[in-house]
Amino acid sequence: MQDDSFFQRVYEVVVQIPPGRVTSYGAIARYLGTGRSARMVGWAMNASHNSLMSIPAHRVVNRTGLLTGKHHFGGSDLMKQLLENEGIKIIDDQIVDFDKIFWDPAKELIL
DNA sequence: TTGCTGACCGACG
DNA sequence: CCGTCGGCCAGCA
Repeated sequence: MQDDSFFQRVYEVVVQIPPGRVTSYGAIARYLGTGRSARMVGWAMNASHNSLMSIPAHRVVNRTGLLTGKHHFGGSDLMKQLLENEGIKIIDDQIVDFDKIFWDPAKELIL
């Protein structure tokens, strides 16, 4: 398995996101060490379907808490519905109390 | 091999 | 306040 790929690295972090919580691409990127390359995290999400594991990409949003990637969930409000299903309130694709439900891998997750 | 793209972030004017 | 630009790096044609 040598899935040491950058993607797999991201997946391992994303799958560890607790339900009802969300994180940002930058937070994951920084945790991985890529730092400023937050784009790579988003790119990894795009390829998440390529992974054998189920990636809750709906729990990953940009730093503003805006569902930027909802368009990739089928073009529907699926992403919004999934988050609401976990108790997260969303208004106009914007997560409510984003700071409170924000989950930082660099702080919460410790390896 | 080179070049373009991309679900971002932070700085600058 | 808001619009714009650069950076960063991995995958793909």
